[in-house]
Amino acid sequence: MSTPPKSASPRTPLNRERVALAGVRLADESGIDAVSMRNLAQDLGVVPMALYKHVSNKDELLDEMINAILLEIEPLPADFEWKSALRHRILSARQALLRHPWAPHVIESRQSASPVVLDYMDSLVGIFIKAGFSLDLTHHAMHALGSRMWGFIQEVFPTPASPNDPAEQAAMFAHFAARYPNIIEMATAANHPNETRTTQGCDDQFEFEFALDLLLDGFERLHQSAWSSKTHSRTSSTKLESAVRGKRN
Amino acid sequence: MSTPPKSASPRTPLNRERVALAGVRLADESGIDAVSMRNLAQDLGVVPMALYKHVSNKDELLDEMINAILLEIEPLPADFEWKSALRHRILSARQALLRHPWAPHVIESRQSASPVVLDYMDSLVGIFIKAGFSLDLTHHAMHALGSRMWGFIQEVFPTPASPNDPAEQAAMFAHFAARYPNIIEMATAANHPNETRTTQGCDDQFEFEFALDLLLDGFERLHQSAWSSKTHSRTSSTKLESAVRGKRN
DNA sequence: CAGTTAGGCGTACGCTGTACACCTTGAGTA
DNA sequence: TACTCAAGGTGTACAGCGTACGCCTAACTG
Repeated sequence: MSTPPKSASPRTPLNRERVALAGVRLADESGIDAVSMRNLAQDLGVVPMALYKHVSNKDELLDEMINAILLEIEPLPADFEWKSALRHRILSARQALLRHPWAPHVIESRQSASPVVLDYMDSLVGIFIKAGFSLDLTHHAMHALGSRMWGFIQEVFPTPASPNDPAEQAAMFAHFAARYPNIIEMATAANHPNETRTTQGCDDQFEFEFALDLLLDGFERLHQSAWSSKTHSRTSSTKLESAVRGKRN
Repeated sequence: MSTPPKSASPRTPLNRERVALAGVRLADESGIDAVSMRNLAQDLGVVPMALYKHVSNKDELLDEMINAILLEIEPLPADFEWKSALRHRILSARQALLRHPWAPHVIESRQSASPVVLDYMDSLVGIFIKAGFSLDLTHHAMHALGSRMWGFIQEVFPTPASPNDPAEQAAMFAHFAARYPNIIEMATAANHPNETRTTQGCDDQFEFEFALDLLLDGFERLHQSAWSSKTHSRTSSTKLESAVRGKRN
């Protein structure tokens, strides 16, 4: 009994990973705004400054939180054809991020890639290269994917809050129809009629896969036509069109 | 001399617009982090709380700042063919946002669309509809554009800072080549050799137009084949492929 | 002239990240 | 066994943030 733990919970010391996981849990439960050094420390039963022994600042905490959730992405399937492999991997990333709605915004605010991030990107690049894509096309394809490689698209189609009062709502709808006729026409067709919302009623998963497939099909077409940015002027506004038309005609 | 201004600058009173424009200028000059109510007030020669007589909180200030710069987007050309019109308008939006590097991040953090935002989106929707696109396809196309309709793509290809010391740099390069062989292969091909940066040396404008044209061409193809999400299962993983193959075969 | 109001001022509160100094504890070693 | 050292938790303090609330003053209006 010289140096055994005295209390029932001998306070297993913190470490980087436990801090990060606690951050993820806190963000999942209470939103990313609740993730302050003070709140997180309290959750861990520790004083705020104790966290700084494990992460050097809050940015590093957020980096580690992102790392933690990216590890949830399924490993690369070995034998798929390139398009299926990309699809599978990206949709798996999407599933991981959907479990943590705060993640997209945090990912976009990071300013340098962590090793885990680079691992993932390297695997995507590898899929293209293994399929015989030119390094040139691979490079542009990765850029074209952009944040979609993480399985999310920025929802830049937000909805103005609609009032509760039916009369007000009708007035608002009328005003909308007058000022934004095209949006209203599109929205009322896409959802059931008399619905002013534009995002509600959309199948986010479908929209994501729609755009992803559009891009993947485009990559495939360019790959098959041996497209290269070097053989097409960078100033021509029809560089892609000519490549594609050349294939079709 | 009953009520003429006494001093040379009789302090023209603030208003919403002047506050917003000052915010834009401050963000342009000193970065978005410098835009605090206190800093902005000082710039305007006024006490912080004075701003709250013109915007009800900081979020509203940011909304107005976004509105201000969106008004810089060129008006819609009248007689263009749809693809040119979209291209022109989106690239014009891009030019406007490039003048304000802080804008993309702020736009994405907004949670409801302002009238100016809706005006712009309505004009894009109008271009599709006028070209005979189905409301269904128009809807999906708008989602597929996502933040690209504003002329920016989230740069999710950040670069770990490279050390100054050449020896360290070489070691880092070696480590990279071992862990991220595909990225290194792609990067060294895309830029001039011995360059570890991946973003540097990229032509951002080219990357943007590449992806934009890829999407526009995809829209065109689907439109010409009279594609509709209603005629294709939402669960099929090959819904787009079949549509496109149907056209080609 | 009286009253109202728009707009700028001052103070104060609770929150944030984090620098810095201190203290405790347990392991390693002479 | 005694000494040292480092890892890790503590406490205090500071500057900066958004903003609630009350006050004051000048201009317009009935």
